[in-house]
This record gives sequence, C-alpha cells and structure tokens, in this order.
Amino acid sequence: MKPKITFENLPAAKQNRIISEAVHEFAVHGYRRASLNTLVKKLGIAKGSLYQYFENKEALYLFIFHRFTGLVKKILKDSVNTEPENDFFKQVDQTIKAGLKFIDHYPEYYQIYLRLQLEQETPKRVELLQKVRLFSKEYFGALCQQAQEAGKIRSDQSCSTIIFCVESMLDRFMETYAAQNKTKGKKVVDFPGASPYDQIENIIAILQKGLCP
Amino acid sequence: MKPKITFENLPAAKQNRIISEAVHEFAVHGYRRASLNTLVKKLGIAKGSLYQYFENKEALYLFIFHRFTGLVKKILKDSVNTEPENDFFKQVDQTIKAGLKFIDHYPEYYQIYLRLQLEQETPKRVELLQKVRLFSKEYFGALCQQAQEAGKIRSDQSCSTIIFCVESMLDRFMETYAAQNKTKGKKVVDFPGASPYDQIENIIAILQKGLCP
DNA sequence: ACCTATTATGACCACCCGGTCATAATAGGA
DNA sequence: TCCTATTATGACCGGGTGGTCATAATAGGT
Repeated sequence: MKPKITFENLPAAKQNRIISEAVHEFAVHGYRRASLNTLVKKLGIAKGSLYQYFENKEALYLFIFHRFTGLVKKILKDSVNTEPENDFFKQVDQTIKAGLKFIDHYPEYYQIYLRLQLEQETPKRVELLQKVRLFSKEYFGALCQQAQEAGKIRSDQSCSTIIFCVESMLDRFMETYAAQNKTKGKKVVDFPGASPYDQIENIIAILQKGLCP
Repeated sequence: MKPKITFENLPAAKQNRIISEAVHEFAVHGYRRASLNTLVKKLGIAKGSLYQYFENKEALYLFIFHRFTGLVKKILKDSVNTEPENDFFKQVDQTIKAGLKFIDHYPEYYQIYLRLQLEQETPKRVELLQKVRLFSKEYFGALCQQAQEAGKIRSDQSCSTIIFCVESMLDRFMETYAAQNKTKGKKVVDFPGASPYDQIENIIAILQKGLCP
C-alpha cells in the first residue's frame, strides 16, 4: 500500500504524473491486463525505475486504491450535511450529487472501483470490497436510523432493506452517468428524461411516495 | 456466432461437455483472460480440434452468449404472466423470482453477462449490451404502459423513470443473490433479513408505497 | 576534485497467450 | 481391401507479460 522511499523523494510533479498515468492504465484495462510495459513507455521512464518506486504491480494498485477511498470520503464530507436537522431525502439528494461530482472529477478512479467489483483476480479484492461496503453501510445506516427515529421515514421496514433500495438506485444512477459520459454517441445505456440532475428529483419522488397512484 | 459443421457433427454429449467447460472458463476468467489452452487441457482434446469446431475464440464466445440470451427469454416466458389481468407488482415479483431461478440454474451464464458489462475488451461488447438493454426496455416498457393505462401505477412519472427504478433494484438484487451464493462465508455483500424470497416482498412494498411513513 | 550513496536504465528471463499447419488417425463407401 | 474425405493432433510461431539485475548516471558532502 505504501510506495518505497525513493518514490516519496521524487518531485511532486513527477509523482503526480506517475500516479495519474497508473490510474489511467488500471481504469482502462483493469488490474490484470494493465501493462507496466505500456505504463513506463508512456511515462518515458525505464521499467526498472518503476520497481524502485513500488514493490510490484500489486503495491502500485493498492496505493492507488487507497487514494480512491480517501477522495470519496473527502467529497462526501464536503458535500453532504449529515446533521439530523437536514431532511433525509435532502441528504440522499446531496449524496447522489456528490457521486456525480466525484465521477466528473475522478472518472478513472471510479472506473477502477467498478472493475474491482467484477474482476476476481484483483489483489485483496475481497478485503477492499468489504471495506467499501462497510463504509457505505455505516454511512447510510446512520442517516437511516436518524430519519427513522425522527419519524421522517417509515419504521416498518428494516434499515438494511431501506439501505438496499437507496443504494441500488444510487449506484445504478452513478453507473449510468459514468457510462453515458464515457461512450457518448454509441450509447449502451441512457438516461430517461432531459438531464441527470432533473432525473434525481424524479427518482427521489418515487423513493418517497412509491409507484402506486 | 455459429460453430463449424464439424462441431454439429459431434455427438451431443461431447458438444455439451465442450459448451459447459467453455462457459465455465469464460465465467471464471472473463473473455480476454479465458485460456483456450486451459480449456482444451480440461476437455482432453487437442487445441487444433477446438479450431475445427469454432473459427476462433471470438466465435466460441459469441456462440455461448447467444445461448445465454435464449435461456433468459425462455425462463421469462415460462415464469411470468404478462397478461394485463395480472397485477403489475405481481409481474415484477414473478420477474425477480425468474431471475433468481436463472441464477440457480445457470450461474455461470449469469457471470458471463455480468462480466460483459465491465470488460471493454469483450468482442462485440456494445452490440451485445445494446441488444440486452433493448430487450429489457421493451419487456418492462410493455408491463409499465399496461399498468399505467389501467391506472395501477402512477402516471405522473415517465415509463422510463419507472423502469429505471425497477431495473436498478432487480439487477442489484440479482447481483447480490449471485454473489452470496458464490462466496459463502467470506461475504462481500449480504442480504438484509432472512431469506432472499422474504426480501422480495419488502422491496416490492417499498416500490409500491415509498419510504415516507 | 574526488568518492560514495542513491537513482536510472533496459536487456534479459521464464512463462503464457491465440492461432497455424503439416501430418497422423479414423471411418465408411466401393 | 483399399482409397478418400473427414477429423484429430501438438509442435511451433510471434508477441506480450511481470519481474530481475548488473551496470551506468547522478548528486552532494568533504
């Protein structure tokens, strides 16, 4: 997870270039197919140098994933008001918007996360996923419990069921948003309605009142 | 998409063995990392023989994916009553159950489909995904329009928004179910509540009435 | 100016991949 | 039995992989 000292001694600009090219490589090809040969060629450094900075491919990957989780936590803290006085559905709304913002700022980090979910051969896959899921459960769990205690949402369904529904839609919404931004034109999926931001309102309306007339 | 004549001349038992081992290989490793060397070794045939049956790796993959879509359509037709007299939420319920049944019967075909969504290097990826999405949109679109016209669900939200919500939950539910069946023990995700079948009811209840008390 | 510790280099290694093809085995009609 | 058409075989090819290591370049203290 930590790079070697040699890497930390590098000028910050070079560090960032290495990180962002590595992120790109992992995002485009996934862990296994990401090529260190390609990476060093793009960076214009020798392969041996890369191995002076990181123990091996796995260490490089884990280092980058650690940055991903840090970025997520930061953007959530900055974008969502989790105080009880803020309405539950407003909190969900802010969370979704924070998600879109994350994708706008760090689309390739998001890609890496998406890939982690499917690619079995990624190192420490289970641990990394469990960590992310646990964070999500704790995050939404707190919001949900607050809201139930305040009588803002129904209490006849368990927190975890409610979290399941909210998370499903949130995650799918983000996936769709990311896919749309990426493919442009030969769309695989597309948003119903005008803009993603309009669509958030509709979805939250359904989350609130359901599909019955 | 079609195998060579040589393959069709094979005894059915051998055909099935080849197909099911190929499905396994693609399910476990994804298209790109699936190894024909490993496959022929497991099958106990020469690599050259495999190339007598299929043009190349891509043709083998497309042939298998074609079977996947066929199996999905078959199971849906057998499990869901799409007649207007059947309640919309009952139809959703039957669709989810059909999904779980599919995963129980053909877990590896389902894995292949999941992988297709993320792995850019899969041949004909965009076309295959578009075909699946289109089918899903048509399938749910018909149910949704029926229900709206009959006044069974609200009409102030567009069909596509409603489809988005239903699909998100359905897909996530299936993913969770499949992941749970696979990992057993060192779970990455888990279902809230007792059994998946209980949970379907809860989710549909939320879909119907929403989260507000 | 010199010496030493740190950093950079890229040829090289063993391994695996998808795909080819000349050749061997086999089966079935005459 | 023999001959031909179909099927099976696996050594081989070019290319890509992650990782290594002896050697060269470099920087900084004295």
